[in-house]
Amino acid sequence: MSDRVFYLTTPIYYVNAEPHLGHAYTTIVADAMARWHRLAGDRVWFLTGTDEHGDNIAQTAARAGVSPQAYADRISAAFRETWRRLGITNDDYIRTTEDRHKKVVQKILQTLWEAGEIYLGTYGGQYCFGCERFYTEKEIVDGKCPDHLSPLTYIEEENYFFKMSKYQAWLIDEIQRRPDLIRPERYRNEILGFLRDPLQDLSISRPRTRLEWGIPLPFDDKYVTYVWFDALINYVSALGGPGDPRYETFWPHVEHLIGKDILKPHAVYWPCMLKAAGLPLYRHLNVHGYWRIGGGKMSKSVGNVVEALALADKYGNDAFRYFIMREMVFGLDADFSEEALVARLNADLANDLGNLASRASTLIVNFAGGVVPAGAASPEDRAVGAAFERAVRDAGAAMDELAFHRALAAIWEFVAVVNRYVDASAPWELKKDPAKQPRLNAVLYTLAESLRCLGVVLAPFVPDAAAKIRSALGQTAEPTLADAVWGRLQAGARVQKITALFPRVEDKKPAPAPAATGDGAARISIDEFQKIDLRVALVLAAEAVPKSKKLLKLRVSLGTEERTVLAGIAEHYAPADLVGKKVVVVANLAPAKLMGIESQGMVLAGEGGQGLGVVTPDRDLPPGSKVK
RNA sequence: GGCGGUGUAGCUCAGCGGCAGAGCAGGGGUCUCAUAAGCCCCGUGUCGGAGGUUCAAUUCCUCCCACCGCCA
Repeated sequence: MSDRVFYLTTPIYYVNAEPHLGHAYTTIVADAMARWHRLAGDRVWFLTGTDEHGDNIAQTAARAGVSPQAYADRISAAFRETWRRLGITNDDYIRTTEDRHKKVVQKILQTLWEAGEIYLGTYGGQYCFGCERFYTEKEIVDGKCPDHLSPLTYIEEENYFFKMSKYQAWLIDEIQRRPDLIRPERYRNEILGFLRDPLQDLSISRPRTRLEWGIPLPFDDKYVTYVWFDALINYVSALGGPGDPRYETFWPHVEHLIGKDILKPHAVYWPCMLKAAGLPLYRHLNVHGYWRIGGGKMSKSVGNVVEALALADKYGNDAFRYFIMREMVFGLDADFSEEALVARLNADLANDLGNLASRASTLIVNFAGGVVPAGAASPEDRAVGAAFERAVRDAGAAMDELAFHRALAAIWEFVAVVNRYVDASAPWELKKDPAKQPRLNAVLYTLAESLRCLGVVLAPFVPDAAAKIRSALGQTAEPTLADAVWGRLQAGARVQKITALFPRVEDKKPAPAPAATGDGAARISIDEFQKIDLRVALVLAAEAVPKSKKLLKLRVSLGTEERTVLAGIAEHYAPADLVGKKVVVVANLAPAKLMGIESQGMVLAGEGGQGLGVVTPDRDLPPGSKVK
């Protein structure tokens, strides 16, 4: 048992958008790290949550005709649900609208105010009364508001400022003294470059006459806290703040994980805030890059990042996790595509790992009655064990550097060793000669032990598959790295066949066949019925598909995501009749291309004497509601 | 405009002074325990371009081109 402590945070996600690939990447990587450290026996605390204050939320909520709190509640719940579906093992979920957060923010603000770290100053700038906000020089277009295209007014406003500038020298010194404080190095250099110019003090308030949706300053309730002084403090407030035992245990070991879009607040503002408040600086700021989708920037195309996340449902959490960790070099940008995901799934997960699990377990079941035999290890067998121990070492070293792609490559190096070992030792040949039974036993033991070890070391990365492997070997205890030692498996252990750990995804386009049921419909079990994920969907847009007599193309909302669905109802409904209607769709139907358009589901409709009618809920259910 | 990064096999990338590498894709072969999986074999690519330093440069230096990031 290690006495190491590990506190890991993701950013708290701003509730102005639905969860998408960018959020999922940070959170999945954090989850793998948390699982890895738990596996190593470390004391782990893994935090994620949502950031819920600010102009943006207040305005979006107003447009939607709901209170900011109701709006934040809805999106925050969507994030929480996404993490649940992805199997994220966070220990806590902080929301900036919770009392426990507000209290700590106000306490820290009060401390800084009393210490003279905050002062009332004047801010002047170009203000748009329509937008109710200031614009910076580079946002202004021809001296006008980029949104309203109306003239701006120069106004001055009193606000509170944090004396950040006085910490510039200290911060530069700190970053230089600790070369891996901000990593990878490219981001450290970026910040050092930024710090070559004088640092400004940070505006930390907004008058409540303009912005009500925030945490009031404890020393002047005519103002609320602005942006970063609220959001960044979540990392501390979630632990209960200074004095709380949880804070005292975990804060000194904090590791932040962020995307490069929020580098500056975390690399500049946050260290200065902590220093001023007399709190220790984080251990590392770990910065990752962007996913590019279809060659473009993901931030520009909100639709496809949400769709990218839907691939986790389509191909499974494990495949999705494996892909994003294997494909992206932490810190750099990477390309996301369904083709690349399928390529990884087929090559690494299905061919190499899944097939190995299947063949090794089948060999033990068929040749040894599913009971792991005892056998004297030959040099070849011991070489497999040595390869495993090397893989664990290499993976561990890679994890310490956040090189997830290398950690996985190291483990797959071992998978390749075992695949070669099966061929070289050819147990099906040994089986033919009774004199070779002892050798066969040793080979089957080696294979069983290889599977057991994989079931442990894969747990942080592909948790569901790892659990299936352990379960097939009767390993019921929580896996630990301490057990990832070659030779621990007892002879006599029972092994079951492991089938379809990762089924191959074949190239063939799924047939759009509507599977005519007719009157003689086959009887199905409740289990089979429950495989069908029926959901209430709100039709956002509808249009006729060109050159098609029957098809309408619908854009529907399932609450947390949007889909394009084709429906063969054009002869019975005009597109305009459908917009705003709630319908029922099959949400987990394999996508199919019809008339060159991919349909991501199917709208339920009944057909009878009067024609055809889509199925709609009798009461007003929110989009995404499960239909059972 | 300033600072920095990247540019290597069809694709993704490693190497960073001494005869160009890996994975994937592609081609050929082979076993039959296995998810038509596995295993074995097959790579002359102007190492973005042009100069320079060096006995020797993909690797160091300068300039140029392309893309990206940060700052203005």
